[in-house]
Amino acid sequence: MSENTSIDKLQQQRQDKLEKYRELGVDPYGGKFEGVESTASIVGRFVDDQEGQVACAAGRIVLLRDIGKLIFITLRDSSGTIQIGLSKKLLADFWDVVKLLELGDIVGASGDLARTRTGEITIWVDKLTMLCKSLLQPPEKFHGLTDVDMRYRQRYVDLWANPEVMGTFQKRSAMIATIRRLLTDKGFCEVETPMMQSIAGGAAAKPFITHHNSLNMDMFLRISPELFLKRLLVGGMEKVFEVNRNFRNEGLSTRHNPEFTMMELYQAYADYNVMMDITEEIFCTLIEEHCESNVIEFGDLKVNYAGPWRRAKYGDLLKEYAGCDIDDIAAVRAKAKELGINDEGMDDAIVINEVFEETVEDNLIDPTFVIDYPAALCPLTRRSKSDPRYAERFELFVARMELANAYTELNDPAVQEANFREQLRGQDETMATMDDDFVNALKYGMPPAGGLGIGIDRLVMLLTGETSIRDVVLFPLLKSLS
RNA sequence: GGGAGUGUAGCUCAGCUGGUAGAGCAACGCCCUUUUAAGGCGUAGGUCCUGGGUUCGAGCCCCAGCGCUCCCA
Repeated sequence: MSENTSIDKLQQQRQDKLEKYRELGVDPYGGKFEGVESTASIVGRFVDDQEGQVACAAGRIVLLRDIGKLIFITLRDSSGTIQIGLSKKLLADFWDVVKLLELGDIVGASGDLARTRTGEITIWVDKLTMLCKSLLQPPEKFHGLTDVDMRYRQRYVDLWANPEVMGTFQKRSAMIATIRRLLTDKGFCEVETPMMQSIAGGAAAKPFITHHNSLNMDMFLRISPELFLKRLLVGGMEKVFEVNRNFRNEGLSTRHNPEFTMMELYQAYADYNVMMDITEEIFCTLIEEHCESNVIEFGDLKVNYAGPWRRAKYGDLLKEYAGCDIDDIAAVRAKAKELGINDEGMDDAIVINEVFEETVEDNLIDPTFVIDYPAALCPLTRRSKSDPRYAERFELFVARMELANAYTELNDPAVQEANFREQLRGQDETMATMDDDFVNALKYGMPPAGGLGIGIDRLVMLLTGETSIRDVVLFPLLKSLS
């Protein structure tokens, strides 16, 4: 980094203060500090006009008002803020130390609780503990840190400089906890399956490649846990789920981060209808526990989550929005041309899907289960018994985004093997590997099952109203600075 | 990959038609015992993203590059 004299100056002043603490016999980096109560809890339990209330808080100094012999400090922890009052009268012996405090430092404070003249609940500190000297200037106190790139690169600043950011990630954590609890209560077993795989299967996406040195073997970061979770069905686990990262080697956007969190679950003896019920139950529980209303704004959209959600056939939606019959391939191809899609050499199913994406998806605002996909689009899905041209699959769309994907799992090894071969045709060689072991597992016998995947990042986006995935991922992928 | 926007003090931002670089916050010094983005007086702080070009003169205009944001593929 290039030398900048003003940075050096501001940092040097703070460094000098740190030395000053040491001269005064105070450890500027503190240590164990017991008895801390969250600021939210302190503020919540305060009772007016009652003597003898005491409190102990710890946090970062985010505002400081020095009135001379009296200093008011706003202390922030992960739950909120509280004001502490430091008076020379109470802290006479310590006043030299107190006067050194500045924005960004982390302190512990205990003392009597009381309101000030202006009504602010305040800890009148009789014991102040230096916990950590901050050597860098915090961002501007009123606007916070607004430079988007810097917010992501220095999330450790963003989280306290912009308290709503802390709130979003606390919500994310709580929502995932709710999902775990709900599924565990239903008898699902949480498992972890390989993130490093020698065959990247279970989805159609480009994988990241890495290398194992001592085995001298290239490996893939997984694009999906699906094939391993289904092996567990074969193994006899009837209800399993996993919440973990998938990695897809594709571009970045406000809806895509190359590593993203997926919840996948599999339930033996169920089908995609059961998966729809579970999906709706998960959403409704989350909204009930973590949201104020079941109508939630997302950008300029208002999404109504009140159930029951619409379950619409793929072909019916195509008819509704594209105006053509899914079985009339000539009409679909005509529509494709009208939309400017170059359909030459494209398989029928791909053309149909292109038209679907162009015409239907933008209309799916309120939660909609799109069901019964053309079978050719779904190599891992069981065909519909009543009409084998279609697969028992649904995708959930909310606010024009694909949120969940589920199907009645295919458990016929012969069909699976044939589908794999079909899928491998025309793919580039990095991915064109047959998962023989998975077919082998199916030959032992996998119970009929329903499977479901929900994109957790997008779910959190929707339920917190954040329209960029980077605002719900703590450390989104960024270009390196060098 | 294409389009639009953007890059100025530690942070948030102004900067006119091209004429010596500005404010608020933060910092530093002084005053202040009930403040609320505390207040008052004073001081200091700049590779105007980078590299070329036009010009007597460029933060501003032109070209190229880099970073970031948004939209599209």
